[in-house]
Amino acid sequence: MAGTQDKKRANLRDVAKAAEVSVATVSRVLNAPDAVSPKTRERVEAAIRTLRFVPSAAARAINSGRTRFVGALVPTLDNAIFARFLAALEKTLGAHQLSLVVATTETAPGVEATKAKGLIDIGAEGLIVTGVSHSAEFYALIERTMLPTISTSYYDAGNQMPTIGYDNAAAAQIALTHLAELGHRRITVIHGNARSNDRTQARLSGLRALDLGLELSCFETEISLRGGSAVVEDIYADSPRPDAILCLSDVVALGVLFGLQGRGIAVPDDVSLMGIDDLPSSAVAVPALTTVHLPVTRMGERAAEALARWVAHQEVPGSERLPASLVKRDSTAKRVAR
Amino acid sequence: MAGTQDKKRANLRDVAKAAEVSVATVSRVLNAPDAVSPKTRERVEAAIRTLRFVPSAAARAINSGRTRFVGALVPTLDNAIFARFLAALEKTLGAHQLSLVVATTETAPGVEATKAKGLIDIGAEGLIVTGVSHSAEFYALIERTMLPTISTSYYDAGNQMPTIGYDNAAAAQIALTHLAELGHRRITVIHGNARSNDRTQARLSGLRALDLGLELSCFETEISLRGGSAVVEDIYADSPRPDAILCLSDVVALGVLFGLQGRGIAVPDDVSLMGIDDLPSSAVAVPALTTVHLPVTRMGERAAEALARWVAHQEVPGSERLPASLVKRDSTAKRVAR
DNA sequence: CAGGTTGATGTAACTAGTTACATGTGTCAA
DNA sequence: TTGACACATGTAACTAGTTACATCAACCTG
Repeated sequence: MAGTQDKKRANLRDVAKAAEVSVATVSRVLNAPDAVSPKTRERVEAAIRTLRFVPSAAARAINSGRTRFVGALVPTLDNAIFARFLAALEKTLGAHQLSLVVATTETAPGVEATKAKGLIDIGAEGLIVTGVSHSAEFYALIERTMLPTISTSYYDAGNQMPTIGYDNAAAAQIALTHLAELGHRRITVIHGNARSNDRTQARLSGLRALDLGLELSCFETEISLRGGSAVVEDIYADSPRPDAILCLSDVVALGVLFGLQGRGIAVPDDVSLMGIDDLPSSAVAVPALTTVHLPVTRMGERAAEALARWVAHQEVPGSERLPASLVKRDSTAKRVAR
Repeated sequence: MAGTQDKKRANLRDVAKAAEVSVATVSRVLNAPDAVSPKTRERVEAAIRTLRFVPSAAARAINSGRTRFVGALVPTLDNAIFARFLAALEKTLGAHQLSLVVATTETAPGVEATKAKGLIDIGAEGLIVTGVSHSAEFYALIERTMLPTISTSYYDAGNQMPTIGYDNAAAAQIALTHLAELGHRRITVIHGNARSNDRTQARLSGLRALDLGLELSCFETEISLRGGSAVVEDIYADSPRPDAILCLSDVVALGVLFGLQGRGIAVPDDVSLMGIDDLPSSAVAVPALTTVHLPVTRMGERAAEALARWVAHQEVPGSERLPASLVKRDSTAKRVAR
């Protein structure tokens, strides 16, 4: 049965003794089997099997200086956008023989530095973080350890660490412009907490910077289906009613869609609805959600590539801006006089 | 700037030399600061700062024998059910000072053993896997390395490794019984690929084992919103039409709901619809989906607890069965003669 | 003032691998 | 027969920490 050791784990020396060879030979059997004669190799392999020898990752790491894993800090796993990003990260890192340690920050400001410290303590060779605003402790930690760290989900060429992401302000503007072009004037914007979230902040200031003569009103809610569904009541408690609802993330938009359906409000006939993110659910919803596609899979791949090269060859990557684009589907329509 | 080393990383000896103390003293400053006199400590801390010394995780691990992380192998991150499970795992492991390395198996049979090997190679102290059917290579690997490993999502007391999960057959039966009690006779079952998925297999055999005089027909589709949405066409190409549709997972059920909405088929008036999982989206959908609650958050917590105790105190856990329960919502209703 | 205790620090031997270099053997050509 | 070379293997010194034990000074007690 697993977990029940006879004594303690066998090491290289034990194997060498059992096979009556030197430690170097055992090491060679492990790393360069061709350099060992077949009969010696067989003898060593037999000893490895009988002693249930498993090489120590720590001992290997101490010599190579490489632990072969990096860490990712994301706000949550409950939003599919991060799950998709991590899936792409994990896959691409795997191609570079790197594993991924996942840590969630739960949007609480203090925990990011703590979790980052934890990742460094266990030997992460690099870090992927979300956004560009972090605590002073976090920056001090990265500065002190000089750990390769890439910011994602936020493109900002002037940032002190490389950023691989999209222009959040521009993404929000794409959405708002689309709604304006459809003739909508009174637009309700639904967003998550902006204080703890620089992406939300950037999107909101993108909207404010755009002068299209629109009448914007903002509502804050939890970034979740439930949050989107619940905020509908607030929107319609308010008057006048909006021509269109713009959610700064797709989960919320889908929640709003459900909330509207529950009240018998038709999309897009009574109100246009759109999100930002382009989750798989958005394409399948009825009506299919118009949204702004954020290339999170691409972002995961690019961030993984860049970090892999950084930790392996000390090539510090530059920032990279990934394009966001309008995905016109069925939840937005031209405004008709009502 | 991070990543640009002057020479190479300073080590304990370098710090000791710079602070004119012994290596033991530096080690004490790191691990038991109170055992060092304030003025010596300060001198050492100054040296640590100027040399930008960061202790090597590998060297620490080689002594303690602990790497402080475990691995989790899940089929995918794209299904919220696994994302939620991992979130709970990560959180609870964190309370035990353990980090989580995530690897996805993409349901391909060969990759599980390969990824498990990778996790062991980098030093994972334990493993969390999904389901109880694994390749021979995988079992051989676990057997050989004696790595603490817990199976989840599938309760089976007779399994060779501890299982922490629910009774999949019983969960499916809860769903089918509910539909039967509502008077539905012709029931369409939607499931994912059963060959590569023992949970699906168990659920299907649970359904077959239940003799309620029902007329079951099965459709296989991809486990995703898209898969659920797409299969609706197949269901209604077939005649006769079903009284109820039972999806063996909630993502698929939500997809089917969208598919039905797209065809103008009313739930639950024209057809009852239910799923298994109880995702957050199911409670918010319109109509809210009747489903069978699977306690994945609880499962993550229990699995993390058990694995943490196993790796820290060699306490091999027993299997644990978590209860699945019916969540009656609005997508199922009594059958009326049509 | 001897003897015991406490506190701070150092020495060196551990942990478990990798690897540069040395050594020994066998084959082949001159 | 000897030198050259390849191939297999061993020795010991690395990697970077932790820690048992030794040492030494300062203080307190009888």
